[in-house]
Amino acid sequence: MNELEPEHLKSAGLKSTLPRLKVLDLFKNGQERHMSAEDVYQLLRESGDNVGLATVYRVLTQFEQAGLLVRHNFEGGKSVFELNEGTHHDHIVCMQCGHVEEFYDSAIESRQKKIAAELGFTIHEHSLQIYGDCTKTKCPHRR
Amino acid sequence: MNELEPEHLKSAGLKSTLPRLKVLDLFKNGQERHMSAEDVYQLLRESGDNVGLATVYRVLTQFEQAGLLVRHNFEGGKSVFELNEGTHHDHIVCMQCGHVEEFYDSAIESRQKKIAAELGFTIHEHSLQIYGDCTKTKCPHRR
DNA sequence: AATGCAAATGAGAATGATTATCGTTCGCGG
DNA sequence: CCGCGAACGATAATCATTCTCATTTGCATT
Repeated sequence: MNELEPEHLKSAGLKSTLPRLKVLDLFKNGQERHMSAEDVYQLLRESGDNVGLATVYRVLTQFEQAGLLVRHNFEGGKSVFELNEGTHHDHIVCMQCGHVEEFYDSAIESRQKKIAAELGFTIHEHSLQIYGDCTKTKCPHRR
Repeated sequence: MNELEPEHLKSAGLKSTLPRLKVLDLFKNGQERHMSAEDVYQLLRESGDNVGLATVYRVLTQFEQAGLLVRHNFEGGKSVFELNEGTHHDHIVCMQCGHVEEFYDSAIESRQKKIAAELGFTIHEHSLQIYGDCTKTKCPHRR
């Protein structure tokens, strides 16, 4: 169990409050890498911390804007967040069990840049997800 | 103004009803290629057709399952549909004006297949969007 | 062309995710 | 230790979408 790190919040221009530290700690030291607002809310609740759902949503959005987290809009309507570790990557999601794997492919990245340029766009960000079924042997995850 | 085409519905196993014909006509002969359920609802309403919003949602989903339309989940929480013309492509969306352009890149497609295989996934579908700003000269679209 | 029935529709309620409101509490500089 | 504005928690509100159910319609049959 590592200690909390208020300096990360400070440097992001956010004052160091209990809910923010707890959410950040969940992402840094928790077992789940990809979590929705509801996931975070439940996990905090289970560990005895009484944090409001509205606060969870606020904090996640602030962290995203501060660059601490990255938001993903997978299918299913809910946003999923993960720690921003500087290394961009895309996702492949199992439609059976919800398991998520990350990947990065420089060929895809460079093609995207080229395409955007050809079409006269200044690229801001992109979103690439592959949806499929992971092989039965590794599939038994939760949904 | 082309005539409606009930045989498309027949062959899709859907009986030919007024709402379905109107929605299909909007996609085939309308000016917008990419439309949300709300867009379709408003456009039908403006042209004097009284179609319920629930019906629009139902019909869009049925058309998607029948393979007549393709659904896209762009950022912003709402689904957008377009006519399925057999040619797969991805999208680049202007964050300023909402303008959408389509593109297809075989290099990206093949890389995706390879990645899925390496990670042990059977690929079902994928979703790739690039978000950016289109150059000011072409930007003046509606949002 | 009249009849019957299951499928489809439309209006509005219900749902799920997310955001806004507002009175109370907390972090932190003085 | 005080005070103030930022942050919080509970809850109401909003948005997109789905569900419910009474009514209407497509269409095959007399």
